[in-house]
Amino acid sequence: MKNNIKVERAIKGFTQEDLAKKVSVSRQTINAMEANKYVPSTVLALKIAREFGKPVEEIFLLENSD
Amino acid sequence: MKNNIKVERAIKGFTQEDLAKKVSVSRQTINAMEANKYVPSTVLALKIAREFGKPVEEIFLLENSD
DNA sequence: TCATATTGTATTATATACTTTACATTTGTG
DNA sequence: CACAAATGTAAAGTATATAATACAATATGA
Repeated sequence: MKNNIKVERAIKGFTQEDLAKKVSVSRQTINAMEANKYVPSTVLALKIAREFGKPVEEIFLLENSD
Repeated sequence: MKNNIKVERAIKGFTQEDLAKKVSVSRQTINAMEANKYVPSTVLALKIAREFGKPVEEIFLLENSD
């Protein structure tokens, strides 16, 4: 799975820590997601999508390998 | 987090096992999700939403406690 | 009613999401 | 350049998603 968190975060002008606080996780969690180190839970995906004002499907994208 | 998997599954006429195979997880995973025993990964949420032809946000709903 | 499909539930085990702490590297700004 | 902010990264620990197996309960259909 891919994600556009870094891009969306740049659009909003948030730092990793800003976003982390908004969605109540650690900054490392945001950083690791951007680095595709792991797949977030659905709760976290919903919160992030909500922060960016976009549907989950526009931020998190399935790949063939999924 | 709540989800409407059971309802959507009934609309489509899928058994738990049908859906499990379509999204490549065990039947127990579907059963446990319907029983709110745990929150799925975003990959699984995307696959389930895709099977039901609806956005993730219509099937998985954040609650105040999230 | 009998047989079968479907669902609920429990247990054990494994993989991985996420936290905390800490430090190094990069980037932006005076 | 110097300083601070932002980002990258790593290790150790905890919580939880998911699998596999098994069996009980419930529905469904002949």
